Amino acid sequence: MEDVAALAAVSAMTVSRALRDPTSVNTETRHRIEAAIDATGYVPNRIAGSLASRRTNVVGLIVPSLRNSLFAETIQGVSDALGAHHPLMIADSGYALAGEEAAIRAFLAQRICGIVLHNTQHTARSRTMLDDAGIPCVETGNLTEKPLDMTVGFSNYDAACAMTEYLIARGYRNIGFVSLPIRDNDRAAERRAGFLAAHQRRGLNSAPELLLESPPGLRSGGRALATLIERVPAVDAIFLSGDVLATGALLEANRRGLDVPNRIAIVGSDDNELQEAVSPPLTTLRFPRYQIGHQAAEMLMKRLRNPSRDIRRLDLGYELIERASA
Amino acid sequence: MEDVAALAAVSAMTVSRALRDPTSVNTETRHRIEAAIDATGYVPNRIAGSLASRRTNVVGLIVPSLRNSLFAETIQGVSDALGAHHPLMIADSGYALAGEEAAIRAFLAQRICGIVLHNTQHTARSRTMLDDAGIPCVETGNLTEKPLDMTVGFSNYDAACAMTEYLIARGYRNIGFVSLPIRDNDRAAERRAGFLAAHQRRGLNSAPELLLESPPGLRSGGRALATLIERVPAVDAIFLSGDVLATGALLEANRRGLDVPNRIAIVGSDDNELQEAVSPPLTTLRFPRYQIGHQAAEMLMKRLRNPSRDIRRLDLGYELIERASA
DNA sequence: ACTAGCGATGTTAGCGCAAACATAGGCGCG
DNA sequence: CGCGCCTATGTTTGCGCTAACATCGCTAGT
Repeated sequence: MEDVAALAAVSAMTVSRALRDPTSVNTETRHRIEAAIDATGYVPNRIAGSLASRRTNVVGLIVPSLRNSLFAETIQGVSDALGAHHPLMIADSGYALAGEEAAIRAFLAQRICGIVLHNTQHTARSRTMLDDAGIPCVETGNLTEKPLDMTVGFSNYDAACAMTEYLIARGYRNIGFVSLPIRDNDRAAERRAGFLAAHQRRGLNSAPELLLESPPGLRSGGRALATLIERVPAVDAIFLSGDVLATGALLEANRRGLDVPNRIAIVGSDDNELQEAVSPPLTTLRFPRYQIGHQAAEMLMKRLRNPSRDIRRLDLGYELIERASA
Repeated sequence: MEDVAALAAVSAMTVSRALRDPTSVNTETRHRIEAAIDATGYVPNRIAGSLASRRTNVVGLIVPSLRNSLFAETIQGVSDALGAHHPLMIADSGYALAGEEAAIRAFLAQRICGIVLHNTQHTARSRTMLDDAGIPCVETGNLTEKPLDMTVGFSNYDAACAMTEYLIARGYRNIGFVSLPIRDNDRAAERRAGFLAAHQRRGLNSAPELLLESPPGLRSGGRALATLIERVPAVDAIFLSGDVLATGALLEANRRGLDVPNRIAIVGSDDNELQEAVSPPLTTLRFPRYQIGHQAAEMLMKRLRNPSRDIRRLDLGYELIERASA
């Protein structure tokens, strides 16, 4: 920066100012500085700047897994909203609270200015660290009642409840429910709770053997269908609430020659092009994953500009997409 | 850190050392320091550490898009290999060289210690900046002959050539080729070049109207099939070399009642569970995307430990998966 | 004309750590 | 027994920038 300053015949301070707030220096001076920056190929050192100003523009994001295309949508939303001014650090928790804690610790050491979490469950230490850090935090995976700070998204409970009631209303009575493993996964837990609540609300019982946890994946969905049919032959509908499980189940049903939806209805969540393209097209839940990421980043940046705690909870809802599979 | 040092009755320097290299301090002292850290809830400031040592552990990664599950595999590979010691900054170029340049500039301002690029095309300024920065760089999207620094992956050219020759060997003569838009996408360009080279090698011509560029997506693949059949009714095979295009084309063929592979063969790339699950299962290319990310990060870290330029180019190859669609 | 006030720039100090060098005590060895 | 050497720790300095304050014309109001 000294070189640039010398070349532009100003002090380093003026260069620093021109970089941070171009309107704060004389137009002509600014042009000289810009020319000098170009000539020297100077790249500002944000590390030094951050240390001096005691803040960074870096935002941290922790998702359960980086491979999962669901989270990819949210990541893209966050990245787009942040723009070039806020670099993004990403880590995955590996679906484990301990993994999340490690990532939070690493992020805080980097003095991130804000954080987005896909979880609403955290270790006690995670909570303490975030609290002590005093940085804005947005939880996005599930619209929780008591967020650490802010939350944006949809209620997995409500969504699962709505889909279950839809099935009940259409006359299905032996409904299987398949979710991803519930351990350390509040979203899956909430969905199962919603599924059970819908039964209770309608005065129905859901047999425990109709509840299943299944790892992610297309084949896994097929196996889940097989398991449920074997376990409860009378099962007349299955709600597979994660990833591509429903598509896998539908393909398996087709392979077995089971009439969907007359022998067995299949419904899913996380709508995508594929669920519409298969035959029959899947009735499913659609979540605004990209928007959730986008809004999460917006809320973070708004808070950084103005520390007043205005919006704390933003419900972006869900849609129930009716197609032919139920 | 002063607080921790006071509590442990040592100097700040000893605390700093205990954090960076626990073996360099007395075991008992270390335990006192660890206890003091626990008691105070001290979180080291890596920003200050980076400024003082003039290096960070942060690795930068730029992919064309964050939503795309192909890149997600690579991202996970990079993240897993880096581990907790190397935070990861991610940006997307939006499939544009200018976007990549902006991301590189932002990363360099953050003084990243190494960078992974999914591109092998770059703006002149990008090259200059990376060169001046003097940090290790791994290009992963396409195994290029002249990497900026290091490269790992597979040859899109070879892979596309192999698949095309496979089709030719099986007697197909009017082969359509569909790729993602080629502008600013060297991977797609290389694949088309490989497709054409295979024809030339066998002394065949490929009609220009059999070449198509198509945006990503399942529906887009379906439209590509429709376009090619309308344009060249004699088309007897289509090689769709991107994303889920091939699956989309197969579903569209099924909808139209076209016999695959007898009326028309369909082959793809980037194998996934779905391509195996559809009917008929797709013949396709499989790329080691996770391994590419993993190795890229490994190469970066190896270089950081030992600046000798050993491995510059690592070919992880590809597989041609024969199934029933051709 | 005098001064308050403002825009543009400069000066000083320090952010929280780590590199480099300094120091102190213990040990073996001729 | 004195020397060198090694281990464990401390002191000094500065990384490259920015916050806070200082300075210096210049304009406008009375």
